[in-house]
Amino acid sequence: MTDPKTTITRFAPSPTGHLHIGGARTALLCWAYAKANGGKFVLRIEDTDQTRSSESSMRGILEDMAWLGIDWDEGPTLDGHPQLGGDQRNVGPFFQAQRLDLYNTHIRQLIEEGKAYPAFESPEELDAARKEAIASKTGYKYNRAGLDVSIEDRIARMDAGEAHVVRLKMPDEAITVHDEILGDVTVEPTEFDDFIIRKRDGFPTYHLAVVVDDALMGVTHVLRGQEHLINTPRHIAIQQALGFDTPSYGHMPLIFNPDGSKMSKRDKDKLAKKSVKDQKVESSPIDSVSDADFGAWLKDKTRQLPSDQLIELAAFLDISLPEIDVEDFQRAGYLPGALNNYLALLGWNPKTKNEDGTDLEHFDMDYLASHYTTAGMSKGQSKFDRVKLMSFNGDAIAALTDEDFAKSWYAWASKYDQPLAERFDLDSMLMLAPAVKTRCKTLADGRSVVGFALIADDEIEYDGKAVHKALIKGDKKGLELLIGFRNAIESLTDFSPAPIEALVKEYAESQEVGMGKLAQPLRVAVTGAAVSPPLGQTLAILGKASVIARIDRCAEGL
RNA sequence: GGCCCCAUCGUCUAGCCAGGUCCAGGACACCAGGUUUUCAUCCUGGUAACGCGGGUUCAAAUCCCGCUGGGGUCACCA
Repeated sequence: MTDPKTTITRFAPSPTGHLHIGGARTALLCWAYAKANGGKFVLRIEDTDQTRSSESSMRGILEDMAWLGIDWDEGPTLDGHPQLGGDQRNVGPFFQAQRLDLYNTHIRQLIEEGKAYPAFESPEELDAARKEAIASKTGYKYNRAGLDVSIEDRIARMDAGEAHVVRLKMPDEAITVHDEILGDVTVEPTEFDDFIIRKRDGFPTYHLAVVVDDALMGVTHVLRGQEHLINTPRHIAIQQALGFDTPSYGHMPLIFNPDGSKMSKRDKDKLAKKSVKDQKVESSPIDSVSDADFGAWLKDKTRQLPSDQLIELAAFLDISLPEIDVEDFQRAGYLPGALNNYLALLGWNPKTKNEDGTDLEHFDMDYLASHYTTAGMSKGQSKFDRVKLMSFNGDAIAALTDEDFAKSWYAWASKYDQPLAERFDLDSMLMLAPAVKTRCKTLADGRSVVGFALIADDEIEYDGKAVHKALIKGDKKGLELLIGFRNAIESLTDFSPAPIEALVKEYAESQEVGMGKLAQPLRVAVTGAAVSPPLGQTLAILGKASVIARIDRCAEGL
């Protein structure tokens, strides 16, 4: 008989910052696992660390997940996304800080059954013991020495209000984790110690909270990063002590930078600090600071500013930092579909062939939600290859319809590039779409493709080499064609890409020259450079008046 | 350092569990050619890997052992 129990997975971030890209992959795969098995995906906020948790981080994480399209069936609700969150089975609340009674009930039960006990060593005492262990190059373990003090005494002291922690009495048998990805992993009892399940401040530790919540929320499958593998025997010990079922576990390989370093926020902070401090700027971009003082000003800021403001300063100075958080990728112009696709493929292979026999690599959320299985997970760590991600993103952009591209581009610009959104409205972007789509890997790249239109007509800087090649070389034949075309274009009434292209072609034929002979002088005259999108879009986006003004200005200078 | 996990092109990976069809397939990147009014796209072709050493076997990328290398963990963080 098959177990009719619904598959329940969960993602349980702690709200101590933005959603990290590694966390996003965990969330994505948990989501996919639940969907592929017709189950539910639960979002829970692990805010038991009172000093580091914040409301704004929590919101940020929820918004990042919503942007990625990872929707949760149960969990906190997010304004403006009525379909997200809720508590269909009445298993909430979904904030650990609101579940203290639940944890305490279970902790009390463990103590009364003799499976856990209050302990009274001070943090200083334990630190000293830990330092000693490190000095002697052995692993630190809590010494259960005082356990002969009767449990009744301990409970009495605890109930009298003495400061204490609660520790779980670990079993003296080996514990085996049956991991869906790694296989069986057995840890010997000699590796265990009586770890803390409730802190001095009355909050449970992660270990206790996660076990109680997963059990009470009916979580059947836990997918998480491999850094948790070593915690799992502890969790199993708590489950056994409490009489809970052990869910199925799968520990996913970790993701690293190409150089093998950790992909951590800390590294971004460090790099921001260093880059800002070492930034060489000829002239100060800040009015109140003189050019000469700018270097010292930066050094000073590096010392004073917290990391998030340093990152803002780096952005202001045009220093590019590696994308680490989901929000960084959004800002950099990635599409959620491409990011999800790449993320899912990092460490997972769908083991499906395309029609031509090559491996399937491009798939969407629907595919993931119906095909994901831990069987395709690799065991080894992998490196995050931004170049390949960018290629995926370029493919995803190219695959968008013109309408969808324009919408995405406009939405992105409205959020991250105001000047661009002011220069081009949605219709302009729609017109540019066919030209821009194949020329950018990210939405942010779009700016450079149409950069020529962002400059005033009389501020175009001409590339000398391009001008010479297209307009001057060969008895100024190029210039002559350009001027002739300028006159032809004045009478064009519909100044949109197709008629413009047609006119260019027609005029070139009438002058008995190849397209290139006319196109390059024209391109250089209106953009200043030998490279631009096709002439139809290039001229149309400028508008007739601007095109003529640019041609005239260019011709005058020759 | 103890314990635990891992190891195929530069990178992500297929193949490994059920050894031969693998002088190892795909993707990104790179190189060369083609299409194209420039650029980009697109198309064709190419370079490039089983970490090392032992076994087992008629036969090993595939099974076993050791070494080396990478990673995780050793908190009153999660």
